[in-house]
Amino acid sequence: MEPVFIKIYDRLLKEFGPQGWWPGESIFEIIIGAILTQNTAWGNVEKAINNLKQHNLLTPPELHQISEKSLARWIRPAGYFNIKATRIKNFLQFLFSQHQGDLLQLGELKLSVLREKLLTVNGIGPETADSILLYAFGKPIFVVDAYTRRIFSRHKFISEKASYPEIQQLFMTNLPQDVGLFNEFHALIVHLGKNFCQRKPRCGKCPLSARVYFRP
DNA sequence: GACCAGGCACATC
DNA sequence: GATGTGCATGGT
Repeated sequence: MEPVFIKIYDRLLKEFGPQGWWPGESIFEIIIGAILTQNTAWGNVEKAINNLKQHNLLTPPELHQISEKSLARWIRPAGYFNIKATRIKNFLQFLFSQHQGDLLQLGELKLSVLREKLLTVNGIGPETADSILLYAFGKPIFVVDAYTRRIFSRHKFISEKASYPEIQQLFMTNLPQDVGLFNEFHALIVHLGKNFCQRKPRCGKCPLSARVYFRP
């Protein structure tokens, strides 16, 4: 177990503080947010979720009820609204046909089983599945996103085109299997990515810019 | 106006 | 298995 991963985590936590993720109040809201935020700025996702909330649509039965077309209208601000409406509908179809629309029942499944099931839904890929597992259901899995790849490849821990499972394994074998830590670490990585490690990096004030964390 | 954002599926080679 | 493309709004 490489202690450098814990050191980076500690450094980020000290610098930015707890992030309080996921920004959602229910299991269902987190799942919908996870789909809506695919390649999309979170601010736009919030607008879409607020639309659903204000019309009391943010529950499995309500969203299952309405047409895909009207769902697409409500989530318009989140972008890719047609494809995302289809994806949300795909998830609901799965939830109701296989689990009676019961999210708590779904959450009782074992991590590996639930992950495989989520990945069968068209529109739920590895990152969305892992976000749902970790943040909606509290399962110990590490979420890899574009920021994770960018930050840790710039710091020479991985190659720019390392695969998702490769990166995930790197973190999971070098960290304690702790839901709280996985939760906070990913959130801190996103915060770091948004503020310092964009495509045009602002490395000057990045708390990791001191090379002490770099691999030789 | 260009560039970017907390991916994914699908086509093609 | 690797690479390219469509999906779309809203902020900088």
